[in-house]
Amino acid sequence: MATRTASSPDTSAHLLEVFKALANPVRLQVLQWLRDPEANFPVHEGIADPHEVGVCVSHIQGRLGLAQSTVSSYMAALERAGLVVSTRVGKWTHYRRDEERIAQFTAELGDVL
Amino acid sequence: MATRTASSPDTSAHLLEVFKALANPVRLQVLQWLRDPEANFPVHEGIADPHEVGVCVSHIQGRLGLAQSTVSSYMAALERAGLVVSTRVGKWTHYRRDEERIAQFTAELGDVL
DNA sequence: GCGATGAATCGAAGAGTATCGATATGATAT
DNA sequence: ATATCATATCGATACTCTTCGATTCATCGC
Repeated sequence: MATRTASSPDTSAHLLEVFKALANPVRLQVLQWLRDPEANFPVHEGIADPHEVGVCVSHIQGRLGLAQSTVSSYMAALERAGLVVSTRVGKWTHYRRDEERIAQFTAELGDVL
Repeated sequence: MATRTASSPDTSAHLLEVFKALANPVRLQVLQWLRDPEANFPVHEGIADPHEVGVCVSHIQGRLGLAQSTVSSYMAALERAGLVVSTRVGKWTHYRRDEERIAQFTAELGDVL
């Protein structure tokens, strides 16, 4: 008999943080865009390797059409939830998805849902 | 080359509604409890088949220790998100997980995350 | 060091959510 | 029809979230 046990407090806290981050249409949209950066954003030439650092936040902001401060706090929320990683290269901050953490979230979700 | 396309508006709306429903610790807890009703709730004898209708909301409320109205609105949110189904048997309302819709959510999530 | 640029942080206002108690609605027994 | 019980809905309050513009912090070029 396989009794299903409740998830640990850490797991639930992580799940909650991710749910909260994604329970906003804009942040969900950004994470989707970041699945295919080349298709959704211009390449930021000569600044950094896009495969390594991802997309410049100014491009994300441009595409969203929201205030710079809003986009900054949104990306911070995604990063706090472990869904993206930020890399600063000079004045430029880039964000890419953290596929490992996303896979971890998916695994945790399978244990809980 | 497999280009990843954006999800449809209906899919995103559904995902959002689920994220919002689960972005609350109490509702997440209830959904986890409902994975294994027998382990988490007393059987409501002679009212209905628990495998068919699930758990009586009064038991959910008793275990949560929240106001009746709060629990009622929470279960409504879970149902609106398609995660549970309610069945009224006389005066008693029962909730069970909607495993099909949950599986659909998981599939959609895999397409989007 | 200064000025310009990029991004994080702050503060504020309006909208949304969590939660309660009160009330309305629905079901049942008499 | 009436009283009781179960639950949905309503209204209110406190808290959180969304979003903006202003400000501060970090980086760069001169």
